Amino acid sequence: MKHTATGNGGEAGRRPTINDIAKRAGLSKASVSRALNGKQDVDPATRKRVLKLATELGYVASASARALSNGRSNCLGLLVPSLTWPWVLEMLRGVAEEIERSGYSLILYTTANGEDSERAFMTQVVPAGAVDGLALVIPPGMLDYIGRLAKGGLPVVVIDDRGHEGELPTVATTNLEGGRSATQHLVELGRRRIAMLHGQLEFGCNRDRLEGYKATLEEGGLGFDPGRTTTGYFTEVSGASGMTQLLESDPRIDAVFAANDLMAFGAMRALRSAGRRIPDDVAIVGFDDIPASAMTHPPLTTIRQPLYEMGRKAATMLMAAVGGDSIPSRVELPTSLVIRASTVP
Amino acid sequence: MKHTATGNGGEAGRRPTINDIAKRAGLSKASVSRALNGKQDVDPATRKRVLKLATELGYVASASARALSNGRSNCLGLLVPSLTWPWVLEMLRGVAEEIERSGYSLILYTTANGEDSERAFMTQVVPAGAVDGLALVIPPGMLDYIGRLAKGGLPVVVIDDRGHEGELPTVATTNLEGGRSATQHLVELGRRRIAMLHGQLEFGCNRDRLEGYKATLEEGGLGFDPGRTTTGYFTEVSGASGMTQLLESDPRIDAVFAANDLMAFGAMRALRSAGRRIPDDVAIVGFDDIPASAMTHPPLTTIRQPLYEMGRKAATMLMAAVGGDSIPSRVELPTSLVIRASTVP
DNA sequence: TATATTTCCGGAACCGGTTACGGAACCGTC
DNA sequence: GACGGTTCCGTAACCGGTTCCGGAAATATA
Repeated sequence: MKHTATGNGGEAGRRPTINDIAKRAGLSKASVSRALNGKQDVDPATRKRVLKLATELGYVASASARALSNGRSNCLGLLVPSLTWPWVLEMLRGVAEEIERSGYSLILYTTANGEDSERAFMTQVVPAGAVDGLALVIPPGMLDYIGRLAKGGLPVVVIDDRGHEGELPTVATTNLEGGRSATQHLVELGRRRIAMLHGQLEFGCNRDRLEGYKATLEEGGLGFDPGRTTTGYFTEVSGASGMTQLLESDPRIDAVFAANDLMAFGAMRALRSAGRRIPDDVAIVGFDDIPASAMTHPPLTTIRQPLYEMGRKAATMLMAAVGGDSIPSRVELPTSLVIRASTVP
Repeated sequence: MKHTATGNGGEAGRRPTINDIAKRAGLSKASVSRALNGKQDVDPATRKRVLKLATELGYVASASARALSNGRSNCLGLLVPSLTWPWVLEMLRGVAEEIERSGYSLILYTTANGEDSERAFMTQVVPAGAVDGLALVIPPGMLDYIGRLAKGGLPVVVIDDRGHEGELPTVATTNLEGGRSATQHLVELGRRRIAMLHGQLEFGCNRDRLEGYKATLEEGGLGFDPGRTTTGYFTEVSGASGMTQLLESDPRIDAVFAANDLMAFGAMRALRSAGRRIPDDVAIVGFDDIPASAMTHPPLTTIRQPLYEMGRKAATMLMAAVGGDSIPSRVELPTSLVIRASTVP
C-alpha cells in the first residue's frame, strides 16, 4: 500500500488510530494502549481522559493490527461440507449465537467446491492463522488433516462425527438411545412388524441407530429380522425406494423407523402410493426433527437431535480450548422423542 | 504479546515467516515479498528459488499481517437478523459459494441477541475494519446506520429489502410478478373465489405480492375483494388463523394465495380442519419454495424465490464493488411458478 | 533529610507483511 | 572508454497495535 506521510492529527475521513489519540492527549501510544485496555501503570485521571477522547473520536482498534500484535485473530472458523443439508442451519445458529455472544467473529467455510475447497482451506486458510480455533463437521477425507491440525496446536471441536473416528474433541448426540426410543415407541403402540430404513453403515450414526433398533426389538421379544431393514442414503428418494422394497419383501409391515427425516418423507410417499394409511396401517418414526417434519401430513413423529444445543456446546468448548482450558474429549447431548400424528393420530 | 528475541531460522514449531525465507535464500524480505507476489524487479531464477523454498517450508503469508499492510482484510461480512428463517440457508449457500470461490473469507454476523448484537456490530465490528464489504438482510432499525456506512465508503449490498427503502445497491426478486403468476395460475385452473393471506404491509415484498394478486384478479375480470384478504405474519400459526378467518367470512373460497410458504402450511392445516379437500375444494399456492414445501401432503405449489442465485448475485456484486467497479443499484431475479399437487392433483 | 519504594509514563522493539526509493552491476551504444 | 538505460536487489519506512524496560517524579520509610 502506498503510505502517505501526512502525520496529521486524524481530521480526515481516515479512521482514527491510537496515534491520533496519543497526539490529542499528549501521551505516547504505549500509555494510550494501556489506558484503553485496562492495564496497570496508568493514572486514573489519564485513563478517563483517554477514554473520553476515544469516544469522541469514535476510535475502535484495528482488528488486523490487534491480531498481528496479539498473534490471535479473534475469529473462530466453522467448516461444514455442505450447506444443502437441512439440519445444518440449526447447528449453525447455535454456533453463531454462542460465538457472537463472546465477542468472537465467526468465519464460515464450506467445501462446496469439492477438493479445490478442501485444498484451499488446508493450505491457505488455516496456515495463514485466520482462525484461532475450528469447529467442524468433518468432510469425508479430511480427517487425517484435521487430526494433524489438532496435534499442531489448533483448538478443534468436531460436531456430529459419523463414526467415532479419531480422538478429537467431539460433540454428538445419543444415536443409540435415539434408535432405542424410536423403536420402543413403536413397540409400545403395539406394532409388531417394525422395519427400519437406514443410511450407509460407514457412518457411526447409522450403526448406532440400527443397533438401538435391534437391541430394543430383541429386548421386546420381537426378534431382529435383517430382512426388515434396508440400506440406503439420507435422501427422500432413497427412503421411498427402500420403503417400496421393504413392502415387497413383507407386505404386512406395520411400522417403520427411518434413520433420518428425509428418508421418512420418502417412506411416507411410498406408503401412500402402496395404499397404506399412516399411521393406521403403518406408523412411522424419523430421526433429526428438521423443520419440515412438523409440516408434513401427517406431521412426522421423530427423534429430535438437539442441533442448536450441539452447536452451542461445540462453540463453548472451542472457546474454552482457545482460552487454554482443557475440554472433554466427547460430549453427547440427548435426543428426545417428538410424538406427532405419524404414529399417534 | 511477549516477543522472544530468538532470531532463529524458523526450525521450531513456529510458522515460517517471510524472514525465514529471506534468511534461507540470502535475500531481503522485500525481495522475497516481490518474488512471492509476482511483482517486477525479480530475477526469474531468484523467484523460482524463493517459491521452492516457500513450498518446502510450507510458508503461507499471515492473514493479519497482510491485512494490516494492505489495509484490506480479505473478508466479506454477511449480516442476517436471524438464522431461524428457513429461507436464509439457501441464500447463505449462494453467498458462501461465490465468496469462497473468489478467495475471500465469509464472516457471518447475526443480530440474534437483539440490540446488543446490533450495537456491537455497528460500534465494534465494522469500524474495526474487520470486513472489506458487507452483504446483508437489513435488520429492522439499522437502515440508517447501514446507509451511513455505505456513504462512509464501505461497499454494501442489500439482499431482499423489504420495502425499497433507501438507495443502497439491492438484490431482490420479482415479488410483483410472483404475485401475478401465483394468482394467474389459480385463475387458469378455473378458480373464481381466490383469497390471499399476506404478511405485514410495512414490508415491500408483501405490498408487491398483494399488488400482483390484485392486478391479476382485476385483469381477469374477477374483481378485487378486500374481504378476501387478511393481514398476518410470516408464520404457520398466523397462516392457520388467517385461513380460518377467511373461511368464516366466505365459506365458498375455492383458492388461496399465501404470501409465504409457512403461512400456506398453516392454511392447509386450517383447511383440513374445516373439512376442505386440497386441491379439490380449495387450491393453494405459497411463496418462497422452502425445502419443506416439497415434503408436505399434498406438496405445495409455490412461487420459487431464487434465493441461491440471489445470494450468489449479491456476493458477486459486493466483490465487484470492493474491487472498485461500479455496480447496479438494483437487481431483480425472476421468481418461477413451481406447480405441485396443492393446485394440480 | 537521605534513602527506598511506588506510581506513571515514554522510548523502542516487535508482530509479519508491502512498497517507495536509491544504488550497484550489467547491458549496449557511439 | 565514457555514458545512458535496464535489471535486480537492499534499506528503511510504514500499517496500527502491544509490551518490555528504564527512568523521573512522587510518595513512603528510615
